[in-house]
Amino acid sequence: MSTLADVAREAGVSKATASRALMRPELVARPTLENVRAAAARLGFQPNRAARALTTGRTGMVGLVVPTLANPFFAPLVLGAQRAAEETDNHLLLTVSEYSAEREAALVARLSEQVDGVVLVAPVGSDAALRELADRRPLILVDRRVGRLPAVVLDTASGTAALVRHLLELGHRDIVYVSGPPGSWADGRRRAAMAEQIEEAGARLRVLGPLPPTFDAGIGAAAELPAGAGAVVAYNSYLALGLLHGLTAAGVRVPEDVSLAAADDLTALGATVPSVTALDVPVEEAGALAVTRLLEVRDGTRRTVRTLLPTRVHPRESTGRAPGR
Amino acid sequence: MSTLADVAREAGVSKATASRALMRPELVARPTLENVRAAAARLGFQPNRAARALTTGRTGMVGLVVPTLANPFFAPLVLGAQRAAEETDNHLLLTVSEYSAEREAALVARLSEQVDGVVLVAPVGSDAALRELADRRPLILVDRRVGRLPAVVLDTASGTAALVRHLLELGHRDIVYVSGPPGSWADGRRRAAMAEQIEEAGARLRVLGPLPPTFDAGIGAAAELPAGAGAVVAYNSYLALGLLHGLTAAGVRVPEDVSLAAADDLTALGATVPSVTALDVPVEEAGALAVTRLLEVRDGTRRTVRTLLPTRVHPRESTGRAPGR
DNA sequence: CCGCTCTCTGCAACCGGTTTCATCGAAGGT
DNA sequence: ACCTTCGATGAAACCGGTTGCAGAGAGCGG
Repeated sequence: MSTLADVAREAGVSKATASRALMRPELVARPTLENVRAAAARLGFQPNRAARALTTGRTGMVGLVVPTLANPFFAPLVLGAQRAAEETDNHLLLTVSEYSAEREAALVARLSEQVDGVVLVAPVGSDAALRELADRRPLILVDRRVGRLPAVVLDTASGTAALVRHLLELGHRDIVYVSGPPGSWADGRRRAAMAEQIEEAGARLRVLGPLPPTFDAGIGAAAELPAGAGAVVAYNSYLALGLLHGLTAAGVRVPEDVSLAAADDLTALGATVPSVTALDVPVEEAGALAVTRLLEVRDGTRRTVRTLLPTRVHPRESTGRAPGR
Repeated sequence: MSTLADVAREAGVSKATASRALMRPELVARPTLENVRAAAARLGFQPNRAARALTTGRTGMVGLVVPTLANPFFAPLVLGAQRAAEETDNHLLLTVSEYSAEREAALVARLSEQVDGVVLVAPVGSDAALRELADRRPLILVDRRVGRLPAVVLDTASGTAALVRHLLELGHRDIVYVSGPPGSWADGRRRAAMAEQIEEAGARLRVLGPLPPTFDAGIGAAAELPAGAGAVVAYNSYLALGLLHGLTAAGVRVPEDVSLAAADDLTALGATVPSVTALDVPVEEAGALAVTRLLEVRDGTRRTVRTLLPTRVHPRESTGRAPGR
């Protein structure tokens, strides 16, 4: 492993000049610049990140905290984040909170001593807790808004409203929302958006839950679906898959008897029988954007971030005309 | 952010003693030790990892390269790796190769300048390429064996053989293996294990593929299943799910007409109708073990690693007695 | 022709730890 | 009592970069 001193010697200049040639080329005369670059290339010089971090205070790493990886929803998010980091020559430090507020806080704290900033995805902690985490290092939230903290939000609320309009257009007037985990920020937003849209149309909304956002809970929900419901919107894909499973097993036909939709996105929804209407959510983009914006905040290029990424309805087979219409 | 010098001053000792008290307590007298510890606690001292890395040459980070995260198979692996890293106060640097050999090599090289070692999961590169990657930093392979390189292997080969025995016991004598991507190491091993087991029993084995390990390819495979096949073993879960989908859509009953099994593990297999027989694979353990062993190699505690983790048959609804028996 | 400005370069300090080496004092052996 | 041994501590060097400051030289205006 060659060091900057080696490069400097090879090029016949001082360490300072060598460093500047590689970091701030505009400060160095043209011939010197090329000389140093050639020397660096010859030696295969790679700057030592630790040494650089020590002086500059920048580690070139961003932390990413996701609640889980078992839910493939987060896979494209991580991918997007990693791509964005890689493109700017940064590294991604990944941790999993497993939906635990304490673990989440501990991880962010632990990461904070090590990275330039943290991307916190779908956090479960309280607003106050999150605010506190934000004052050590730049922090950016994904899919959660807390005051003026930087955030990238996937607008599944508007998407859910659009989903409701889709159902209304199909003639549905009696719609059930199968809600997600208690205290979930996204769940609250989706439910509120639904309620507003349905009230506007003078239709009926009933809510089941809150429930854990799992396949099994979906199966359970299928059994407890209130009579007369013509359409069901599930907080997320797992609930929707469980509902589909439970309904089918009980002899309820989808979409002939009941229409079903999920208020998020998962490729698996396209592979069921029938395939499930849901949203198109730009998850990968959200991951990439979060990292990009975070780095901008770190660099002082940007003070805060409030980005809302649009989602669209992705109609599939599980939604159809209301029975009797 | 307080530094070691602050702690030393607060405790009334030198930097050297402070450092020793925290890193090598056995070198410091008892009262001094407690004094320094108390001072550190009072100031909330956190050692600067970059500074430490600079002198020790250890970054306290391990790189993890996975082919994808879209396949939830890798989720527990990442989780296990992260837990193991966290427990030993290391960090996990994650990258995704997207099944590209060039990307894989580039990522390992890029990581190598930054981490203490790299865990490379289900690599796609050639043996020679992998050997080359291993000489910069400690490298450990997961689910691939290359010469004497450290490796943790999930023994899905034996598991597949057990799967075959399971089918033989159910009376099947005409079995099809739907094989995975061309050049896949794991696919080769599973196929070989199957062939051996079936030959031993004097049954018939036919192979379909190689195929991309995807749901859609599974649907395609369902249509091309050779006549007379009583049981199908798919290289992985996605192929199995596609097969189930395709067979069901074509009116073939599982398991009454055809038994179906997957030679790996995925929770989704328990949620289909019928649920799909597969393997229990200790994926999380593999991730944790890879990191633990890698760190041991780094520390010189261990020279090489060749671990084979056992898998077991997990019978579900998709396998049943051979028709006509 | 002088002095001023500007460009380019090098010296040396510095970031925050770890570690070698020397020193000092106390305990132990004879 | 004297010398040795050993444990505990501190001073200072070091890891590999970055950067403030100063100085040299060139260019330019007056």
